[in-house]
Amino acid sequence: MRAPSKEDYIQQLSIDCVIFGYQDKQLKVLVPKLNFKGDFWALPSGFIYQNESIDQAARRILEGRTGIRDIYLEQFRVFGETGRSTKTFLERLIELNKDKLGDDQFNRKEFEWFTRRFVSIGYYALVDINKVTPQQNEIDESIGWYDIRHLPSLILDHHEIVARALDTLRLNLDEKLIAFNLLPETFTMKEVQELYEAIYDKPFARNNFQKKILDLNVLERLEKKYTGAANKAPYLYRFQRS
Amino acid sequence: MRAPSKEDYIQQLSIDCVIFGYQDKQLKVLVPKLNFKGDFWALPSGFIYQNESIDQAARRILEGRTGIRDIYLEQFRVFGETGRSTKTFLERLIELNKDKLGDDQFNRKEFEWFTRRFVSIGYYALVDINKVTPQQNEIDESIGWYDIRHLPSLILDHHEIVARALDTLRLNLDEKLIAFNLLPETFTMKEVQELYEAIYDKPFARNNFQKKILDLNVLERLEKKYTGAANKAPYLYRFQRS
DNA sequence: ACAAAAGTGTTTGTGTTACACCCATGC
DNA sequence: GCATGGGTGTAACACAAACACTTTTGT
Repeated sequence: MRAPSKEDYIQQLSIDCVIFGYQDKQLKVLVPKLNFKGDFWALPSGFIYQNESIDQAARRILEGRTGIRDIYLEQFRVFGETGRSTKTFLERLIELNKDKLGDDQFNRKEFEWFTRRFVSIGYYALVDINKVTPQQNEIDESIGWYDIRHLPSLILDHHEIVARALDTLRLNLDEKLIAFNLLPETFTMKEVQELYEAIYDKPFARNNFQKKILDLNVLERLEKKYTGAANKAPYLYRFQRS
Repeated sequence: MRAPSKEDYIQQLSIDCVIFGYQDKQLKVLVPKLNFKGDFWALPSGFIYQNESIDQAARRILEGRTGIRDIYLEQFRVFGETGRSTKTFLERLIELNKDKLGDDQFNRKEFEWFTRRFVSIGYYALVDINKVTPQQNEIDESIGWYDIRHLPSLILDHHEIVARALDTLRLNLDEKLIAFNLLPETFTMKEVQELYEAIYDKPFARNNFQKKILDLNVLERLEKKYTGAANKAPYLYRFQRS
């Protein structure tokens, strides 16, 4: 991997992404695992080119990890504590991976670039999990979806970043009508409800929930969905953008 | 003025502050005017030292402009478009101020530092306007409070920054109970209402407003305020923190 | 007594919560 | 027929908006 230089990127400024997906009644986050000894997980992140806006940078990073464009995303907070330097973390990582990262292989300049203090802009994204093919990059061992209630141990302040992203998602969910970005093209009312229950981690009353969602007047009712189950077939709905 | 160097500050990252005050039934913003020909107004701003958090930087900048500590403040958005380089602006400023900024006086290195693209973190602050003594710095011609509805012509995207700050203020006002940061120690209910009306730029019904505010259970009722006017004297209130 | 503005109470409307019931489906 | 889950209706409640009235103050 080439060392980022100051010619390419804005220095000491990064973007961290909390990519939300929904599957099996669970709200999930896309998290790569670093290809080093020590079990390090880190949110998808990247830097900002000199000639791109921060939103463009976020979209580029997201496309690189999900394979899709046109993702709903929003910046939600800047993380700028002095303590969030990667130095301690990187030193531990190097300590545990001496074989791979001998002084000759991991050059000094690169180390300095990475270990400076970083201010990070938090973005969250909502994707249809079925459309995403998680892409691991050169320094990943793997990448996968994790239930937000059972995340692996993330580096630095990434747990706080996820928590803040979830707070913002909850605040914006009704206001901005963005939940449907997490669902496939068509869905039943029960699926919407289960999504809401996963996001807020609490149950909703079935009939009142249906009324509330339908009163938004953003759903188009389609044909019924016959599942073969011994009960009334639910309607399918589609989100009406306009 | 000394040129900021990369040893001191994080490069290409700045903080812009929207400092709100309230007086004469008007929501006001503290804005300095640059001491150059051409009538340039710019929001109070600054950079982030390597060893301070972004919140600390914002507090330092705010204290420098208002003379007070312990200010309510909150980051609300990052402005990171590529087009927001100060280069065009600075070139025009230099063109208009050749006498002051000859090539020898305005050194090249300083110019380059300032004219790189900047990503800026927006903070808004709420202050008791009576406690503030606006401080102009070396490059200001003046500094003053302007009615938010009649701001002078601000540089770059600073008008958008103000608009976004106001949006966030409106959203957070009830949620976080922060309006009282704009008022003096004691105040009447009418003053609270007029403040709300200034912020939302719309009238509220007197009795319902009073009920709503009192139901928050955050105000302590004090003695009456006799103004000498030929009408019932209003009560004074104080905000209860706890 | 009166005008002006503050304080408080009552009614109306709206939207949310809770409860109840009916309908379609496959065994 | 019956269990299961989906759809809909209504009553109860809480909250906000609209309306009305009373009280205090200085002239």
